[in-house]
Amino acid sequence: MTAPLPESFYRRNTVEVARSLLGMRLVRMLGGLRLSGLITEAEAYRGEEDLACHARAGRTPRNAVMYGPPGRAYVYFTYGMHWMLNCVTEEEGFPAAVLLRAVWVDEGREVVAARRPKALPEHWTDGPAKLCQAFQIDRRLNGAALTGPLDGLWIEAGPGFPDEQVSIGARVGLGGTPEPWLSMPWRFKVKRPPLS
DNA sequence: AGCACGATTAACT
DNA sequence: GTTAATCGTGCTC
Repeated sequence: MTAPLPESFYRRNTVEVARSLLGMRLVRMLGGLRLSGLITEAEAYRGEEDLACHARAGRTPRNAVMYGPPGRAYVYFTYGMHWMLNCVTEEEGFPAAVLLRAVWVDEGREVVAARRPKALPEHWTDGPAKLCQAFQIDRRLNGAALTGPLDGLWIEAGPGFPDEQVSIGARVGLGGTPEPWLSMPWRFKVKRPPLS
């Protein structure tokens, strides 16, 4: 039996946490069933100076969770229809988080198949909004503690991925974000998803 | 009170 | 490659 990753895992430099999250296991309890997937893509968003980060304009009602203690879920709504899941990082008071962009579904594949009826398995959870749809993650989980089972969403230790299987690059979808933030190598992606 | 836009996705041409 | 979908948020008037 594997325990949720402790708060100390998240109370570190956000870029390190983003890299470390690859190969960890995202777990969601849904209707008594356990869904899980290995994290295969993550991006770091770090501080008010990072002009790509939601905290760039200071604290607001929307981004308040990022200023709170590490190990919480920051879930936000965008494009009028999509939810995104982040893990809050670093010391309380410093706004930072890691966006989970993709997982490879392991446990609960039947449930995910039903929640993503029009998608092929390789596209069930290969985007940040897709994984939220697959795991039923929305506003209700904003602020949830990922360090325990109470909120039905947590992250456990997993096999990880060696550096040879990880590509590092610029974050995506940042629109007109100025340099150097646009090109910061804060996106971590597994080159090849693990095969079943 | 009004408005432009977004850490995207799916369905087009 | 292009674009509609769809609405909360934060900024301007």
